Amino acid sequence: MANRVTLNHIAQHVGVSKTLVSLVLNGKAQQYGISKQTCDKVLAAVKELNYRPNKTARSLRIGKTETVGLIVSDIANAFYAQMARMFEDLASAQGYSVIICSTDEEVEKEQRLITMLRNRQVDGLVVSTSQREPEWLKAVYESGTPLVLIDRHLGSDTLPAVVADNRSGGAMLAHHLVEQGYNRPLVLGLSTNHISSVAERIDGFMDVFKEHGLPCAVREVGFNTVQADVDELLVNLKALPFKPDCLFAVNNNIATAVLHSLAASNVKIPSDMAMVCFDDLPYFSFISPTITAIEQPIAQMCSRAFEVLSQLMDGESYLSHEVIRLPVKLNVRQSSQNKSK
Amino acid sequence: MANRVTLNHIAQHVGVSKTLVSLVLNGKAQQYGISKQTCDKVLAAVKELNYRPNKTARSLRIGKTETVGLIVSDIANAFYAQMARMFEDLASAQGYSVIICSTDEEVEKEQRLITMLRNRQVDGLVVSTSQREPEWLKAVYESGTPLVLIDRHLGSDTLPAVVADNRSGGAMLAHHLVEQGYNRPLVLGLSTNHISSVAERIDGFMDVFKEHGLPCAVREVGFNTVQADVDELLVNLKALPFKPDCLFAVNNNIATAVLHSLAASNVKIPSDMAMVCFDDLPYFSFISPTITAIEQPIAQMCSRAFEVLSQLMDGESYLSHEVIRLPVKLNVRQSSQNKSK
DNA sequence: CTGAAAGCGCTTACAG
DNA sequence: CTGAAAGCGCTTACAG
Repeated sequence: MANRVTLNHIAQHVGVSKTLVSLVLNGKAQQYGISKQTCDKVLAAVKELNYRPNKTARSLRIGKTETVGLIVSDIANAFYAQMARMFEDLASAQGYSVIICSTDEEVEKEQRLITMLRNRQVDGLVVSTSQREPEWLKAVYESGTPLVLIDRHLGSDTLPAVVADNRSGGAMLAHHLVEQGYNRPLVLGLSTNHISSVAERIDGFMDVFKEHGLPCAVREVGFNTVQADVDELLVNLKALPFKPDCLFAVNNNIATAVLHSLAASNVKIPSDMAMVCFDDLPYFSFISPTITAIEQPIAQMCSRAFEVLSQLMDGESYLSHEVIRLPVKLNVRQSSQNKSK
Repeated sequence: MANRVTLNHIAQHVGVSKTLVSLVLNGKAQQYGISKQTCDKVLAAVKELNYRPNKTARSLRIGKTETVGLIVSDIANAFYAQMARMFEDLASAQGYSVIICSTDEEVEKEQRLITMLRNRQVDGLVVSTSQREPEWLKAVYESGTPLVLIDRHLGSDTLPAVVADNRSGGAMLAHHLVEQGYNRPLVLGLSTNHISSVAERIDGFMDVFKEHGLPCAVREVGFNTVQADVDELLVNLKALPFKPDCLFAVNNNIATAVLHSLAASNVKIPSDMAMVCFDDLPYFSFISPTITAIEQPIAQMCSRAFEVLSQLMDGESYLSHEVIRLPVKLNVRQSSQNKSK
């Protein structure tokens, strides 16, 4: 209904075969030595009849849809929204469209979405997985679907993966806090703490405090109940036996919830409680106090991931299954100022 | 390569025709009175051979791709990221995937993307258009492609459109400022000020000040140079003949840039300069000062838009071409506190 | 209850 | 230089 004009119509209109029309439209006129004149007639008809090629038919024939899938936990999250934008630009520059899907950290949903995208014959998949084990995705990969993990990996020697150096980021924050004189951190992690990114941030962070012989507490907040869980944790802070002097929010959602919660209960940052987090947001740099944060190399993560995906889609086998880790950046700001001051 | 098992394989494996297999797989077994036994054998083979239907082939045959396109200026913008997420949920509940495209407010890019999506045979299109004139999109609509505008309209009696009541929002902010004793507002709009949403926000805002006989200045910032333009405007604020006592940022990007800029130049809100904006962001409610903002009904906009799109996709003609305007909410906060205080 | 056949709109050997 | 034919993997009248 939306597209009534087909190759056949334009072939008949010009009085040639659809082979010819197809050749011309795909820029193979030169190669097949089709006369300039014929080309022009075809092109004129295309314009006149307002012909638009049916990509579904083309896809079926050539076995490629020029579509890639991007799977994240939530496209509304600032980190993934940025990632989506950068990924879109990279993909569209190569003629690919991208279908974005949100999993809400649900493994079943993720698997359902991946299966759906494969049925749609996407040429490749970039996924920020919520799965713990590599098996399911490995089966997908080994059955021939180009696949690269982003943001989160499932161990070396399993699947191609491009992530931020989360462990180092966690460690950088911890070193900084120790330097500033803080010694009783509370880590606010996610209930989905098996996720490599979160786990590594926390590990890197805690290891540093351990090295210094300092205690370190960890609490978890639920993916769908971030604000409520953070509120509850922070309200009861003073009642805790362990009295933290600084907070580490493991991602931007938790950081925002923490700021919200501390503001509501009138806790002063950093004098009452210091705070640092993973993921940098624009507003961190100008609110009072400004917030110390780790900035992730989103652009590089996207380009490396797309690079690997392209290789895979070109049929090249990807041998090195070492996880690609990209360096992060520590932005020191007021929220973690020297404790004595 | 990714999908070697076809209907034919499983038909042969079971020893039936592919018609039968197709019927079973599409839940038409009952309808065609196919025996339970046959069904089971088919289903068993599907499982055993790990068959996944090729949706591209299906789409070509049935003339529907079960895909919709969502076109916005920038998916990384918090407003559109939220919209995308809500839209994804609505669409996927009905079996649709969504392809998201960013236009950067470029009309040519928008048109290119829409043509591309139509060639991909998307079943429908939701677009936050950057175009000034309805003609081009109207041609798309009238050629039979289900299309609904969102966030921005192109006039009544042109195309189905679902927008926020931007004019009222602008007026609400202005009334509030006037009540609080402010009388020399500076509006920070976009260079793409023909966009209905921005234009209406500004009109609604200015009309109120006009009614009160108060002056009102407007400056424009470029879509791709928001921070730089805002910085320049605000740095020279004191040099201006017109000395504003309050700022109206017409969207969330500009608001964030304004806050950044004011913080950098140590301007106190609201004592030195009050500020209000369109679009509410989570951090507005807890930074100091909290920021007065208009909250858009994103969820309702998405559901109304998807509702209309569904009607269109079902082939029902959509008669009323009145723009659907949804009410916005004013969240009064500290950034626009009574001037005398 | 089940199957043979046509056809969706393309692309691509193959033949001349 | 150009065309007839096959086929991508489905769905759907049509026939029995």
